[in-house]
Amino acid sequence: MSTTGPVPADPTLVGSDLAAMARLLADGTRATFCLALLDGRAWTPTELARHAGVAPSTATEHLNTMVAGGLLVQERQGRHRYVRLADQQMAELIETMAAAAPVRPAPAARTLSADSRRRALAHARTCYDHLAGRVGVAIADAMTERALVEWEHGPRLTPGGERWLAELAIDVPASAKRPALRPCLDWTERRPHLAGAVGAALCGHALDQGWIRRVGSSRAVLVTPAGRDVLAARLGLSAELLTPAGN
Amino acid sequence: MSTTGPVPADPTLVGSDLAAMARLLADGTRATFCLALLDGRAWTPTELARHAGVAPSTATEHLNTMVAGGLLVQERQGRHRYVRLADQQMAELIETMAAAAPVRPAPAARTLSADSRRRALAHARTCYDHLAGRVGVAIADAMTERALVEWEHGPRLTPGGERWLAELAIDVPASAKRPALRPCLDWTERRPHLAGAVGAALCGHALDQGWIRRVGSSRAVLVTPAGRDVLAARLGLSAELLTPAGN
DNA sequence: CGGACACTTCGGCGGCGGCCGAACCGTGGC
DNA sequence: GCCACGGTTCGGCCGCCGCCGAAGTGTCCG
Repeated sequence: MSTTGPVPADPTLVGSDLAAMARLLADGTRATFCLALLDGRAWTPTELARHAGVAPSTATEHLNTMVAGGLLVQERQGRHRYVRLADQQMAELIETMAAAAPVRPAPAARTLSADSRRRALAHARTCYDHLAGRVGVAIADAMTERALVEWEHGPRLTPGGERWLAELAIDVPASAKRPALRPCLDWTERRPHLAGAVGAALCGHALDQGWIRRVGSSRAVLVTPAGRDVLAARLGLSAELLTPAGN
Repeated sequence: MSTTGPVPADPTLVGSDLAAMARLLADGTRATFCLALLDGRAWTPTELARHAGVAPSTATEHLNTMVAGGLLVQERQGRHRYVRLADQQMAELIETMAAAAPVRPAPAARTLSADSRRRALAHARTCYDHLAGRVGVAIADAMTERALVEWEHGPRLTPGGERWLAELAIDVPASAKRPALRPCLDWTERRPHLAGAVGAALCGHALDQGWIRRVGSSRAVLVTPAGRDVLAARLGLSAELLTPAGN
């Protein structure tokens, strides 16, 4: 069996290695980049600089550090550079860190537009490749309540859940590498929503079918009338919950 | 249902919050403390200072920071102070970070005793409250091979696994909060071992029954002759694998 | 009540690293 | 070929923070 194979190099992780990784997130500007990148899309240095309120040169330096540290990967196209999170593992790292961060009272948005953006994100957004926010958590809750998913003995889809997905024509690619179902702690709701292959398939299908739509270039999404119908019919979610003004 | 309850405070996590948490791990000395504390036991400032090679006053300052940040909790007894990781979530955070840290070639232990300590830890150790190291990974492998645990559709114990535990008189307390079975990436083997309630029960039982024994005050453990018999009979692990000199 | 001991507080030092603006480099458009 | 623009490099400034040793506090023990 595999454990009797060649003895591994036996690398001993030391504090400084761990610290070097943590340092990549231990700066306000870099952390702001990470939270923005959690939507799984690629951003340019200029976008990130503006988003975080720093000079482009500063953003460049941070991005170099983060790429060198393995947190991000980059792709160059002409005079543009695109960066995104290196992989799912790094996204999970950031999520885990965010979940562990103490809740502090919201810093009372200073401008009207910042406030509306904040509300839009809290309502519904993508988190890497799945759904988050009030809507994401409500979907997870409803699916749990209807026994479509099961958490107690390891997160998994129930037979009913598989039928449910099939009825909606949602295809979940099986992968040995990626877990089918994974709870992901929502950092606005502080409760889990659906991640893993199922969460990704659900979100992708919803975008394809026009059940949800991205708002501008942010990771906020809106539930369309068509989406409201589907979610009401299939999960019993109220129209009120699915409307951003609804709080 | 619960999501229609009172609207949460809607705290928006900002970069600086995330950074503040990450900063707790972003220092070589603090990270060294964390790795030591991963065994789940309580340490004193003096022990940690010596372990990390810094002055006691320095350790005190770090520990104050870490406690204030919610990473550690402390308990005072007379003139002693004991610190340990605040909870399972913080332990997972550290493990996730350690797993994401790039593998660097082992820094070639400088002293003989450091080398033997390193070897002992790589062989078998506790990781928070479960087993890690070559032995921990081998147990996870063997249990997977014998279909006692199942990972593909969400980690869980199979019916055969439940019988197996019952035969060994290992009782796994059911908890809604803690997952029964969780893979925990081993940072010397870079492969998963068993965590969660099952991993903890197994490790606790093994210590109770004298199948394994702590080595001195470190988190390294030794498999006793009794333990070797049990692991050979129940999982088919070779005596060679269970002996520390064996590499 | 004196001394040993665990721990803490404080002042001061030194280095690291985040920030910016200015100059520079390549690409693509006109 | 020129210009606009995204991105990068570099030098220099400043603040933060990790470190120590010395002095102080509290606890336990004889």
